Amino acid sequence: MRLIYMGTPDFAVPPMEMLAQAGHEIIYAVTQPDAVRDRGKKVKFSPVKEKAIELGIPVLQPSKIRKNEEFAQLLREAAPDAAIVSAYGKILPAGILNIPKYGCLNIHGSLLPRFRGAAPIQAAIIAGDEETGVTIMHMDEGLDTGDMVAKAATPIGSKTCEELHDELAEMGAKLITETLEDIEGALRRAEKQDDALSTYAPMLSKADGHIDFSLSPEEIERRIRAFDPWPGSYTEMNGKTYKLWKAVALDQKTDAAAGTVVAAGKDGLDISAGGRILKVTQIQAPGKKRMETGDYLRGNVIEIGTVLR
RNA sequence: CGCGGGGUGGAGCAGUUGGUAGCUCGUCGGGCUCAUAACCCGGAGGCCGAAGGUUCAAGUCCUUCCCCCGCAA
Repeated sequence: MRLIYMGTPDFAVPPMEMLAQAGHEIIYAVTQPDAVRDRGKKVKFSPVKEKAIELGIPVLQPSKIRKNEEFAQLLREAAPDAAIVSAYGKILPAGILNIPKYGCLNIHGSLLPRFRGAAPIQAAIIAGDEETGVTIMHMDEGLDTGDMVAKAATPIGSKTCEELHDELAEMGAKLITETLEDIEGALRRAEKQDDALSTYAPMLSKADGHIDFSLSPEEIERRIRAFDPWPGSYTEMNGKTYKLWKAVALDQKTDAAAGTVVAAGKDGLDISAGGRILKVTQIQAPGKKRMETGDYLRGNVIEIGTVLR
């Protein structure tokens, strides 16, 4: 089929690659404009752009798509059968959605209608759900409200966001490729979302990573996993910011104030949280790499009674 | 050229005003012990990120480069 592919981050790379491999003709890869980012303030291409260049696919990077006649015209001239959208970063207006023959299909990282929005993978982990997955939907003008065309699920277990992300990206690639094998049948079987069951997963910010030790150890542990690798769960200790990357919730109760270090040993750092203990096993000091708490304590001292905030 | 921290035995850290490297842990051997992540004794293991330079002498000063990381985006 003749496809337009719209996506930006790593999550959107595997599907584009698999579709290209499956023999589809990707007329354009549409992605967000290059941005200044990273250390050194370098101009970085989006992962989708990098891959598109590698695959020899022409790249479009409109800064806005609403009321952008030039962009719309290019799409019309491409005469696509469908547009595949995955974490593109902008909501598409009706004028664009209607251009492809079969409309636009979106790959979303959750089991819709649960977790519509920008951070579905993280939200599923934080919520403590047993499983999550990917959903292919036939896009409409709303935010992740289109009819559902296909779904695949996977258990969350103790996976981090990064692990789930990579897994779901692959699942999404497979699912969209399969869907396109019989797109007419898939669209015929499309199922409406039950709005009553919908939840929203807002975009994360750096501040979301700040650890609130009044939460239960279990909740904090889930957030640590959800925010790995970004934005990272951090806390302030003795005036410096530390990131916590691995922890386990213990049943053991404590009277110590929330955030107090009650024990520091080779097996971890025990911190009071929500009346019980959160044992931190992997930590990162500023300017340092992630390391096991035991390793960190070999060359650094954390005194019992230190309070994290 | 956005700001900043760092690269030292397997791991984490020290290393003073430059004078041939130290701590904690691990590891190996031995001892003590009912026993132990305990304790005691002993040993192995380091081209101090790379390349130049200054110097009688550099981990420690200067230059260039490589790599890792935090902030900010």
